[in-house]
Order: sequence, then structure tokens, then C-alpha cells
Amino acid sequence: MTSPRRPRSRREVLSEFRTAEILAAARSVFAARGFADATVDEVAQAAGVAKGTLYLYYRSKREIYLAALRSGVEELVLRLRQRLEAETTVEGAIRAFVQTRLAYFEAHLDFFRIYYSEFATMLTPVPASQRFVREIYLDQIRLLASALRAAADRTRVRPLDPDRLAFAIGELTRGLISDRALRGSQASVDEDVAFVLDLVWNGLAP
Amino acid sequence: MTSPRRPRSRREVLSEFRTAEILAAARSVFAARGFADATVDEVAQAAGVAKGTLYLYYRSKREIYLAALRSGVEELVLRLRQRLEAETTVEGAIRAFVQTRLAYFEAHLDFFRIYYSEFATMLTPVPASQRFVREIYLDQIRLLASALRAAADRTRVRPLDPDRLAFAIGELTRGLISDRALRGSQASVDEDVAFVLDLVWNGLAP
Amino acid sequence: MTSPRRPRSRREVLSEFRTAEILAAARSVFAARGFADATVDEVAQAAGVAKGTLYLYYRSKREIYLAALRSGVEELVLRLRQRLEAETTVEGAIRAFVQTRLAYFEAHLDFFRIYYSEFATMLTPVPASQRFVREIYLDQIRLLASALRAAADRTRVRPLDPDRLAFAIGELTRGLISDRALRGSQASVDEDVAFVLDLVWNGLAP
Amino acid sequence: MTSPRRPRSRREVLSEFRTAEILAAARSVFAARGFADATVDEVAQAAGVAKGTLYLYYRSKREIYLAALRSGVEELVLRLRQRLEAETTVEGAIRAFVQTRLAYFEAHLDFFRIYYSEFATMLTPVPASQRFVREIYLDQIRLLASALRAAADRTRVRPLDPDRLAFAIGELTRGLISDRALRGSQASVDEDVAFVLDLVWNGLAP
DNA sequence: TATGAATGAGCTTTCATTCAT
DNA sequence: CATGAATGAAAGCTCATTCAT
Repeated sequence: MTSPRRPRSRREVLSEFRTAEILAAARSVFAARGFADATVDEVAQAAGVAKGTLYLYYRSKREIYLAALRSGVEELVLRLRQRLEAETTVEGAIRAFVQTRLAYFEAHLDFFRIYYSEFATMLTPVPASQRFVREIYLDQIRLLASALRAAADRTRVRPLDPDRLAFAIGELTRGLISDRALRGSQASVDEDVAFVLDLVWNGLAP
Repeated sequence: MTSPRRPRSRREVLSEFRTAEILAAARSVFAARGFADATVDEVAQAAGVAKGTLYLYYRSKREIYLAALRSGVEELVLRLRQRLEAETTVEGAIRAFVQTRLAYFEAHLDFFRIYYSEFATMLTPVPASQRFVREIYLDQIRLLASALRAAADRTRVRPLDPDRLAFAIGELTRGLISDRALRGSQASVDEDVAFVLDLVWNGLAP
Repeated sequence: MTSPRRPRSRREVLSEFRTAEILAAARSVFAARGFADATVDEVAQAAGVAKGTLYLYYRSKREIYLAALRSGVEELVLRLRQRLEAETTVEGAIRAFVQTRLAYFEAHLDFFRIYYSEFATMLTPVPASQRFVREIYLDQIRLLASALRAAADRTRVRPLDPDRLAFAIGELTRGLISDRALRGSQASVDEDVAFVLDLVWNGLAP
Repeated sequence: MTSPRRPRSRREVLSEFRTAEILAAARSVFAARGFADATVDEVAQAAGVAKGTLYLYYRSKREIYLAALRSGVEELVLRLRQRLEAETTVEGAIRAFVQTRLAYFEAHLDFFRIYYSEFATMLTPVPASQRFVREIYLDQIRLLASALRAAADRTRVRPLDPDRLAFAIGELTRGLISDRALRGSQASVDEDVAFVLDLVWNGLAP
């Protein structure tokens, strides 16, 4: 799909390779130890490069962290956008949303840990440099909200505020990942999707 | 219910007073700066005591932190237990659960920040010393789950797994606090409670 | 002469003692190795305290350095002021100036090395924080210049610009210290004073 | 005088060109930032070559620095020698010495800054590798001293020790450069020369 | 009990030097 | 010869913890 006219030079390829290597290592280390407890040495070792090399590509420990976070979130948002664009019903939108997120987090648990730990931070006024985490989170919610709004014209649903609904569903799916970790839930992604959908669609009333 | 025969001595009273003072200061400082960024100096200053004094009551920075966390969570669980014991219907149990938690978090936002930030940590295998956060969280979920189970005999509801349901509702309420911070939601606690209840009870279907 | 009403408290005494200890160590280490090559560890070791202790008293390596420099220069300027105030003739002023400086530098060679090395720096635009070195140097020159001006009314001298003259004599005395180090001159302070005075007073003409 | 029989090869010409380029860049960078604060990267960039290239011509940062210093000092000593050889009177020798140095420093202020900053270093026992700065400085003084001695036979002057006199005049001229930088003196080189000569020749006595 | 000066391990970051291309 | 990515030793600084008073 992307057909680069200008082939990447040797240097660019190497640089991209290093970057990817470093970000993967960073994700793994920060996920296991948290930002504060992880040391730059550990990241370097995990990436298989010397400590100084990290500073050729990023200006600080924090920047490495944010880059790792950003790259993951952006990919998730991209997938969500693609999936949601294809949906035309409320039910389909919700299923797509929940399913995409669960699958992505399942496959990138390291990333999820970092991502999650940022949410506590977000409750506090936060320097502009890392505001993006919040923004990208809200992007996801907005994606679902507008999909819901668009589909609401064609589907008959009870008139619930799409913004709050989107937010609620967002929290629910995020929580389901924790569920697996916390309670050792063995449910498959599809089972969890079905559960959310059933709950949200039919409610508890008999 | 607990009626201490032996009146507290001067010493014990003073000790309890200091402890409470320290925990309040700790909660405030850790909430604002996070565990890693907060310094023991800051906590001491906020508590109005010298740094060394903290170490008369707690063995380490981490212990102060965990004590602050524990005291908050335990109080929440206590309230939840009391409220849920009084409920006999599914609807009532859910309303009580959501309402109690929202109100508590609203009133103790400092505590919520600390509490929340522990969840990311929990996703990782965690030393026994701080396992209790996870346990106390699960306590809350279990409280709701058993209330649901008990009430299910008297209320006609669709047969959803009470454990998963309790977990879902737990995540939803936790998310609503973030909603306020993240999206500046101005909804009152009662409005939020009503929203959750409506969604969970009736679902989206027309 | 100074009669402090309020006796220094234990703490103040200790703090002053530490400060003096640190500055003395700093002077010695920085003189031997230069600012850049000296390490904070070395200064700490020379002062007989742990590295962290230095940072209880000073905010950075540079501040320690500047404090060491400042304390030395200020004492020198103080002495110069006292000596020059007592002089009423041009000859006396020059002798007092040269003699005081030579004696001080001779007795505090460590300090002289640091002081001297700042002069190269001063040729470059310099941050305000260390402008004081330049200012205090110019203070010395101004002290001599005004003594010369005042005395010129009573002494018959050829009409040379007092500012330039003061500057020239300042450089000459500074140079004489280097002379000792560089050429191993064994001349006593008094001999050097006599030499400068003879040269400046009588010149070379027969 | 130097008439190279063998014409320089392509290679040698290129090498000399590079060397000169590097030294000029080094002079400029080291003058602006000092030896310790300047980075090899900065020198390379200023010279328009890659960092590695510097190490093809010099073995270390310090060697680049010393080479830059040496080339400047040697040129100065060369000029001094030529000028002083032509003088036969004491007055002429002094004028030539002062005038040559002032003019050279004025034209090569970058070099002067580096040169000057070495003097503080020289007060400390110094490794043989950089002893040459001291030696070349003393060469200048000796040049003047012997010129004075030689001329003293023909000129009637008061019997002052030529070595000390030479040293004093050396310090005076060095100081005059600082004067310009420190006090913003606007005097021309010729005015400064006249001032020194008047002072040294006639003294202050009326 | 309470204090806060002192400690020093441990962290992030820089940068002279090397070497594969 | 020239390059510049990679290295890793070394340095400044922080701060949890201790302990003499």
C-alpha cells in the first residue's frame, strides 16, 4: 500500500532498525519495572546496545519511555479507526471496538502495562510534553462515539448519550484486560467480547 | 461493636495522632507527585515532623506509602460492606455499590490517585508485601458479587455470571472517576449512578 | 572589634566550621587540578566529608568553586582597603598596594592559582553569576586609582592617567607572583616591592 | 630563507591544508569555550570535517589544543625575534617588544585567550608534554632581556636587572590586552605602547 | 521520642575515542 | 583517507536511610 519512491538508504534502514530495537526493549523493561524503577542500563542491555547509544536516538530516559508509549498507542488508534470505519451498525461498532482493543492489548501486554500506568498520572495536571497520552486516549473514545452517532440513525437504540456510552465501554474493555491479570480469567477474547455486548445490549432486566 | 476495655494510654493516643497526621500528609504528597517522584522530605514537611520521625513509625518510604494506601482502601471496603449488607435487591446492590464508591473517591481524590496508580503495578507479579492492594480490590468485587448472588434469588434477572458482572461494574465506576478528571465531566454523583444503572439494567436495545 | 551580642548557636558554629573546612579543601583541590579536572569526590575527600554533605552547603560544584574564590578575593580587597586608607602619598599608596597583594598571594598561593585562572575566562562574555570576579578585581584597581588621585594633590608627580597607572601596577604585581613560580625567583616580597617602586617611580632614564 | 628543494607532494599539501583548517577551528572553539567545555564535536564541525578525521591528524583532544597553542606562540616568538634583532637601543627594544606583542594579540584575540588561560596552569607542576608553553613564554622574555643587555652597552640607562625588567614589561603588555577586554579601553595600540614606554622610561617622579 | 546533619549507593547523562564501512 | 555510529568510563547530583545529640 505504501510504495516509497525513494528507497531507504543504508543509514536510514539502520537507524529505523535501531529505533525499533530500542523501543521494543524499552517497552519490555518499563512494563516489567515501571518507569521509575527501570534503569537506562537495563534498557540498553535489553536492546543489546551500549548505554550511550540510546542517547544517540533519544534525548532522555523519559523520551525513550514516551516514544515507546506513543508508538504503541498510535498503532492501536490506527487499527481502531480502520475497523470502525467499516462498521455501520451500533452493535457492529461496539463489537469492533471491544474486539480490536482486547486483541491488541492481549498481543501487546507489555505495552498495556505502560499505557495503563499512565492513567493514574493523567489524573494529575501534566506537562504538555506528555499530554498526548490523554489525547490519544480520548481519540479512541471519540472514534467510538462518532461511530455510535453515525450508526444511531440506522439502528433503533434507546437514546443514551453516545459520549458517556463510549467512555463506559472504553473503561469496560480496559477493565477486562486487568481481569485476566488480576483474577486469572481464562476467557477467550471472543467470550469477553460477547459478554460486554450482551451486557451493554440487553442489560440485566429479564 | 469494638469496645476496647482498656482505655488508650497517653502514649498510644499520641502515637495514633502522629500516625494519622503522617498518613494524611503522605496521601497528599504521593497523590500529587507519585511514589517515585515524592521525597521523604516532602512527606515529613507536609506532616510537620522531622524526617527521622517518620522512621520511628514506619520502616521505609514504601511502608509509609502502603500504609496510606491501606488505610484508605480499608475504610472504603468497610463502608461498602455496611451498605451492601442492607440491600436485598440486585438493583439496590448495584446502586449502593456504585454510589458508595463514587462518593468515596469523590471525597478522597488524593487517595483515588494512589489507589489507581497501583493497578498498573498489579498487572505485574508483585512482592507479597503489597499483594494486599490486589486482595482488597478483589474484596470489593466479591462483596458485590455475593450481594448479587444473594439478591438474585429474590429478583428476576437475566442469568449473567455474577463475578464477571461485579467486575464489570467495578471497572465502570472506577472509570467514571477518571471521566471527571479526563473529560471535565460535571455530572453529579447521582447522575452518574443513574447512568450506570440505566445502562446495566436496561441495555441499549430499544 | 566585632562583639556579637547573640552568641552563635551550636548549629551555627558547626555550620560555619563545615563551610570553612569545605572551602579550604576546595581551594586546595581546585588549585591543584583546575576547576574542570577536579572532581567533587576529591573535594569531599579533602574536606573529610561525604559527597552528599557538600550538597547540603552548596548547590553545585561550580558554587563551591565560586564560594572559595569569593571568600579569598573579598578578604584581599578588605585588606587592601584598610591599608590604602592609611596612606596619603603616591609612593606610599603604591608601596602599600604592591606589598599587600604580594604578601597575600604569597601566603595563599592556592587561592592565587584559582584567582588567576579566572582571568582568562573573564576575557569571554561571562554569565552574571560569576561576573563578581571581574568586579572585585576592578574594585582593587579602583581602590588604588582613587588613592593615587587623592594623593596626587599633595605629591608632585608627572601627570599620568591614574586609571591606567593603577591597572599597570596591578598587572605588574600579579605578574610578579607568576615570576616566582615560573622562573623560580627567590626574591623576597620586600625586594619585589622595592623593584616595582623603583621602576615605576624613577623609570629607566639615567 | 627556507627554500624547500623538494616540492610538496599533493598529499602533503592536502595534509597541511587540513591541519591549518583544524587548528584555526580549534583556536576559535577553544577560545570561546575553554578547553574543558569545548567538545571535539564542536571543533570537528567548525573545521568542516568528521570527528574521526581529527584523530587522523592528532592523537587526542589535548593534542589538538596544544598544537593550536603552539602554532600561535611560535609565530609570535618568530616575529619578536625578527623585530628585536633589528633594534640597537634600549628604548627601541622595549618599543618593538611591546608593539609587536600588542599588535599580535590584538589581531589574534582567540589565540590570546587560550594562551592566557595556560598561565594559571603553569603555576602548577605540569607534565612535560605541555611544558613548552612555559618555555616559549620564557623565550620571549629572554629575547627582550638579551636585547636589553646588548643595548645597555650603547645606551645610558639606570642599572636595573634586565631579567626582571624584561619580565615586568612582559606582564605589563599582557595586562594591557586584558585591560581592553575588562575595562573596555579604546586606546589604540600605539597609545598603549606610548604609555608603557613613558612609564617605564621616565617613571612617575616629577 | 524527636531531630536533621551526614552518608554513600546508585542514578542519568556526557563525550573522548574507536573502528567497520 | 574520511566518516559518524557505537562505546562505556566517568562525573555530578539526589535522596532514602541512619544515628549522635
